[in-house]
Amino acid sequence: MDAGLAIFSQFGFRGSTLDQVAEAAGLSKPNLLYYFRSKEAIYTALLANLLEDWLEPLEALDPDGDPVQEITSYALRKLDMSQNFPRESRLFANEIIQGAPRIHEVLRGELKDLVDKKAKVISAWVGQGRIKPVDPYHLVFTIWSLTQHYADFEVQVTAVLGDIDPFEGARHHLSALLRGLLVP
Amino acid sequence: MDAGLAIFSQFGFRGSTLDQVAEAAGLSKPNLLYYFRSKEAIYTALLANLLEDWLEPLEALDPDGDPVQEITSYALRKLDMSQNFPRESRLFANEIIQGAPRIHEVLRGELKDLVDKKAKVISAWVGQGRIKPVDPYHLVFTIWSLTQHYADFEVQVTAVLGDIDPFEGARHHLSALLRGLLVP
Amino acid sequence: MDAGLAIFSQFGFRGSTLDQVAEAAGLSKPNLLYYFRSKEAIYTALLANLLEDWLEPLEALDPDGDPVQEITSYALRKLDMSQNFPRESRLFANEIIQGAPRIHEVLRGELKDLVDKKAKVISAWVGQGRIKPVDPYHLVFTIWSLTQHYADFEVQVTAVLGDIDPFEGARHHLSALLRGLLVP
Amino acid sequence: MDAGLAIFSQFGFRGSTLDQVAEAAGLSKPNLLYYFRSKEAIYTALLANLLEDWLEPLEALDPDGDPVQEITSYALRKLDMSQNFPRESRLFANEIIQGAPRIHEVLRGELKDLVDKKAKVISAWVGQGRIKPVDPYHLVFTIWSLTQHYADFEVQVTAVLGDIDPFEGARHHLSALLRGLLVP
DNA sequence: TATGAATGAGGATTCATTCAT
DNA sequence: AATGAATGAATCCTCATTCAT
Repeated sequence: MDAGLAIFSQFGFRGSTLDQVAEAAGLSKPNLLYYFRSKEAIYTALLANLLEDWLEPLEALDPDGDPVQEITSYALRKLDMSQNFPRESRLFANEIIQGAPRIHEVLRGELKDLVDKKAKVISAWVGQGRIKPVDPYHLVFTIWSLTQHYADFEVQVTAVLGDIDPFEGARHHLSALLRGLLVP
Repeated sequence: MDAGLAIFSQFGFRGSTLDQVAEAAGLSKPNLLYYFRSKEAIYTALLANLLEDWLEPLEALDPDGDPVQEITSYALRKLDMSQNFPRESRLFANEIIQGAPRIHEVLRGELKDLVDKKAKVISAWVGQGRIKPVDPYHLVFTIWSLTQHYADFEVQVTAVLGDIDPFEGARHHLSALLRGLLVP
Repeated sequence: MDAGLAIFSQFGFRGSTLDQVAEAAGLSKPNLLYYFRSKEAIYTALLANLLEDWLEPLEALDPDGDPVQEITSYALRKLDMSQNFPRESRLFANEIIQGAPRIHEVLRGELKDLVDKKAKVISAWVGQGRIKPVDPYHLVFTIWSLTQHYADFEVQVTAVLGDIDPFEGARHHLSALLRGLLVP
Repeated sequence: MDAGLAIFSQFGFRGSTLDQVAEAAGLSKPNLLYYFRSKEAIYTALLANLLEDWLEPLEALDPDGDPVQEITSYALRKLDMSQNFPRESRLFANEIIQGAPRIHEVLRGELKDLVDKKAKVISAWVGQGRIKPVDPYHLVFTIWSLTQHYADFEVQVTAVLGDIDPFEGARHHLSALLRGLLVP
């Protein structure tokens, strides 16, 4: 799985070969296929495996917590994940950019349901005047896009920033951004 | 070129086949290769062609304009490009996620130089107190990531939003976000 | 024709492309094919054109001349041809090494007839005691192989001799060889 | 290797196809490429493999033996090789006629060194008056060209001689030739 | 559980030749 | 007489998958 993640996240599904994965896994190709039925099977196993972890932070957004605190914590957790699990982020990014042929269902099912649920929470907070008026969906997109950017577009970020570690600054920036956007 | 853009932006370089491109272009495969030396040549021609257009909006950021106005205009122009040229956006996204093997130089050269230049402009505005203290680099990343998100992760956005057009809301959200972040 | 000779003699029939020939001829590919029906046509035209010149020296061997003188002159003329027309020599060599698919008939017809005729002349000289006993066929092969060697295997000859011109020495050597073989 | 030799020696590198080699080897094309990385790899493996065997007879020329005897033995061994390994001979011939792009280095290195060494031996014999004055390099070329002629130009030899086996006569002829050239 | 060997289905590219003008 | 454009038929090579052991 780790080998598959390493390869697939870098080259995408079509760009990766079983030879690469087997090599990275320290297995022979046939032996790799002894554990997984097919190339596709490795890939979908990876996606499925990761999905839960990937959605967990949003799941954890607590309706009973402090709104700004909750949203900021969620965003910072996503940023941490970009920092610590960039390969996972890129694996999803690759999949989704190419039309998400394998997880379209999940997006329209579980993901949509989860976002809808949390959007209601955020809308409620807005209604209670606890945060400024904000479209909850676009707020979520903002958090997703910005946090994942540091993982998915790492080469570009590094090209622009040089040796400076982006995550320290990103954390401050993200907090400020959310404060400006949310704090009434 | 248009056929190449359509295919490469959807499947990435490795995931695309000349058959697909030729089919989309209404040409036979050898005839396609009569105009372009190789698959790689089509792809790099596309990238080179697009790069200028892609950087132009940031280039246009005017040091002598109104700071919030300038930055917001820039962001909205990028958002328009995501709306009107999503394939171009995805082409770059694909390339960069996979490590930008073909445009790494450009990123570290022209792109970095341009961003550095505009970062100075933004920092000056901050120094003059015309906008709130903000890290110019992370501000740029925010604009890039958020605007491109609507093109690059279109399937996901659509899966979550259903039939609602995302761009109308995105424009308002983006403006509000920048206002909260920048207006002193 | 000259362009065809240049290319085909270097790369053989299969190894040469019409592009190369057209380029060498300063013509466009379709225009080349306006003059010659096909790649094959260029090649066979070349072979046919050259064959006569190639056999002429042996034809000229005079039954009424001085045996040693005649044979030596023949050999030296062949050597001159290797020196002055190495491409022609290599064209035939390529063709024959690969089984002479296009001139097999000529070899078994005209060439064999010519050699048979001249073999009789040489045998007659042997019978008259004017030269030492020698198998006329193998004598002819000796002259062919040795003279053509300097053209066909030019790279090897040059690799071994360096900058020294091989032909001067070859002429002396060939004369001596024939003297030793023929002079009673 | 045997299949490769059969095909490449007949059609040259460019004229041979992997299909032919695979067919001759009783393998599928991909399976052939499982054993050899590429077409080129098969070809160069063949050349490398053969080179040593090909130079060995000259290596064996003994400075302490009887000059005429040594040279004649060498020539007859080369002739035997032409008889028994004509495909090997044609493989080299094809390569060298086309400019030896793959073994140029070897020709200018090992081959030249070996010939230089043996040329000195022959020159010494000449200096001692044990054989007639003869250019050692051209003597070597004579032996190479004549012996290989029977393999490389086999179609032509056969076309001229018909059913007669050439090698029996060639041996006598070659011995006589060397006697006339060398015996003082 | 493990792997050397094998292969069918592509996939990029080349090339002789043809077509339209 | 000339050529830009087009293409079918190779041709080399890759790769996911299977087979035999």
